Amino acid sequence: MMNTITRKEEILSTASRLFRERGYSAVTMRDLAKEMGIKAASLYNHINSKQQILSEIVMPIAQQFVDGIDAVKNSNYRVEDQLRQIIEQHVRLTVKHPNCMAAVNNDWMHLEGNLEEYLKMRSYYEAIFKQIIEDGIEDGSLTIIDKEVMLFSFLSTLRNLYLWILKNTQRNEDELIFALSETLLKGVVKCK
Amino acid sequence: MMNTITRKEEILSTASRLFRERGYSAVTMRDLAKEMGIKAASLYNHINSKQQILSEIVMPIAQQFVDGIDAVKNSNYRVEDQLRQIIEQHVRLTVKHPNCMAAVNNDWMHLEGNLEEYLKMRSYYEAIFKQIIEDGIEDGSLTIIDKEVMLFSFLSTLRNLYLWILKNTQRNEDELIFALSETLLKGVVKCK
DNA sequence: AAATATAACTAACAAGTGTTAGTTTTGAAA
DNA sequence: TTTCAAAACTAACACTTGTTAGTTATATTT
Repeated sequence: MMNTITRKEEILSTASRLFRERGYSAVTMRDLAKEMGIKAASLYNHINSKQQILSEIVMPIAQQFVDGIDAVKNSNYRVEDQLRQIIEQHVRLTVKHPNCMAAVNNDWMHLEGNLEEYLKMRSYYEAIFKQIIEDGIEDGSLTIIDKEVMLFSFLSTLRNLYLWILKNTQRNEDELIFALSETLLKGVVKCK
Repeated sequence: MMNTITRKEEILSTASRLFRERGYSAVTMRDLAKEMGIKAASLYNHINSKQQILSEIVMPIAQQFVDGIDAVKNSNYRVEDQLRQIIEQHVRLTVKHPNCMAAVNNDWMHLEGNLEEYLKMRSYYEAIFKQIIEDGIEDGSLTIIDKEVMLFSFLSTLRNLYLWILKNTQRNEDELIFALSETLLKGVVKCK
């Protein structure tokens, strides 16, 4: 059971960082190669195309989010705790792959072969999320002004998490999950 | 007092839409020209460089945000209403310039001559926002788990607003301001 | 009708793009 | 020590990039 990092994984990791810093289109194969201390042509011993790099960064993460929200939806927790679990899943995946998350959020439009599949997963994720919110409205545990706005606000915060993670490396993961849950679920002004 | 749209304004408007769809680096001057029904070289009768287009899209909006939050901070409203005003400002500016907002959020790193100035404005905006939150903690009107997380959550939602605006063109501006304020300030779960 | 400013055009540049072909280096297995 | 696959290299390709120079068309003003 070797745990060695392959050269291809190094490429994906370096690429995801550069993609986050400059965006997919602004990163050239020569930039990526220079960052790794080799020539651009050498990259092609490990990968087939620039496109493939993006796909291999974005698609596995997208899949993990879909699997994760399925697990949450199929659990028997109450809605409030399902929402906490969604938040937790976002934090954990983002801490693990902050640069990849940037690509998932900002560079998905440059997917070519996998664009349709990606968009389907994204829609699916949002639909399940919305169902959970509707469950909470039905059982009375959520008191919401506008469920679309709630979904939008949650997703906006969670999708931006990679920025937080990169600025606040020292913070504790569980503390962040707790603080985010409280902030998103309970708001910030004093209850009357 | 003519209200005619100049050719340059058309270029900025078309460019901001393409920048939103594909990102600054993925839009070529030939793309932009084709979208306007002219040749790339003709663009240079109206603008000096691709860089300048980005600057003229991003910088005026950034300035409006700085001016706006200064006005809020210098008003005598209570903190809760200052927060509502910040939300209102974001909604109104984003409804007016949704495509530009995308560039402000996603393409600022491709600013060259104005990058430093932009980053200064961004930091300034966040600092004033943070001060308002601290005012609210001091006078007891905010009960917050983590003020940094609150700031992050608010800004994430507000900076993503352009996506909402583009998907929900029919919705009423004031209704959105109200729903967003309630969601962000009061949270979503029933108060105990 | 002549003159002028605006804004389009064609053609080209130098540099940069992803990628391929063919070759050499490297380092471990035989 | 020889063998051999992995992974680096050089050199080049066909194409695209932002931009410039010089020219023509289009209106508006004189």
